[in-house]
Amino acid sequence: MTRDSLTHALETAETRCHERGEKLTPVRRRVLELVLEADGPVKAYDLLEALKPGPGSAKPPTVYRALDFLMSAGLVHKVEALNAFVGCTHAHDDGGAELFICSDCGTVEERHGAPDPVHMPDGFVIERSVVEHFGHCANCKH
Amino acid sequence: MTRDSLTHALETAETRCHERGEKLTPVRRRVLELVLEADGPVKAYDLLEALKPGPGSAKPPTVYRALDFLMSAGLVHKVEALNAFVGCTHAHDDGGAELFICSDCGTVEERHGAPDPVHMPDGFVIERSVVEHFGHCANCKH
DNA sequence: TCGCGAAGCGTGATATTATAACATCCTTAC
DNA sequence: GTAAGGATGTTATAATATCACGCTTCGCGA
Repeated sequence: MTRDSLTHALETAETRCHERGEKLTPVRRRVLELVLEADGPVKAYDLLEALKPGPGSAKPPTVYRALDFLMSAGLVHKVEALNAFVGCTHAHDDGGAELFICSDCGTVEERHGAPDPVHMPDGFVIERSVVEHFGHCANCKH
Repeated sequence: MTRDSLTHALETAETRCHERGEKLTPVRRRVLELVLEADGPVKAYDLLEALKPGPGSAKPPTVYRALDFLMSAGLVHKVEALNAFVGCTHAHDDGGAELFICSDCGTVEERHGAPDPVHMPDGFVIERSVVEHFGHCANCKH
């Protein structure tokens, strides 16, 4: 992610939070920045390390709280199968995103909206879908 | 799961392992049994507890190794978003299964085969898909 | 039969991921 | 001003998962 698009993404995020009546505080903003800067999924404890260069502050709850907030705002997604997090540049309030994760280079492509279930049980009502495809991207294909 | 269908599932599992040139050892069999008996996703450490009534044995690696084996044999699936495991009564070698998890009663319905991605990135080749739908089943709908 | 190698498992330690519980500070509404 | 709520700091611990090593067992070819 380029410097420019990072700046832009942060501005968008700021706006988004305002619209929701919430605040993108410095900690939250910093965490979002770190997630967006990464070129792939980021682990919570790596974020923790990255936050630490100020002494004292930055314990696990700091990071997890920020991540929870960012997820609820749709600015970050959790990759459940990796216990890791990716930044989200599309704005979307609904729960669904489809992730394509390259096992070679680690990059993640996000597509908005989960695919329709093929064989949904009768009467089932979906609230939230986790859809993660692992494989090889065009660059890494072999 | 009824007693009969449990027995039957274990027999099927046995056969399946044989076909693959692998062994359903007592530990593996016991873990599978525990997973199948449960009416919903089971946590690894709950299995550990359940295995313990023999003194000494049953440390985490025991359970995780058994689960890894059972997953590779397609007999158990991991629910990534819950860090939990469900038994699989369909036989299937491919990686894909679609899970419908009721957030109220905890039951899991499995459907064979992942849905086609809606907007796959150009050139991406999928190896394994994680598809988990959370919501409310017909019984718990409100 | 013997010895070898691979698979399975036991065991202790530890790594990794996540949350609980409570204290403090700051803003905002009244 | 002050009380209430939100955000954060801080300590501790819970929950999930793996590493590393050694022992046993089993199948197999010499």
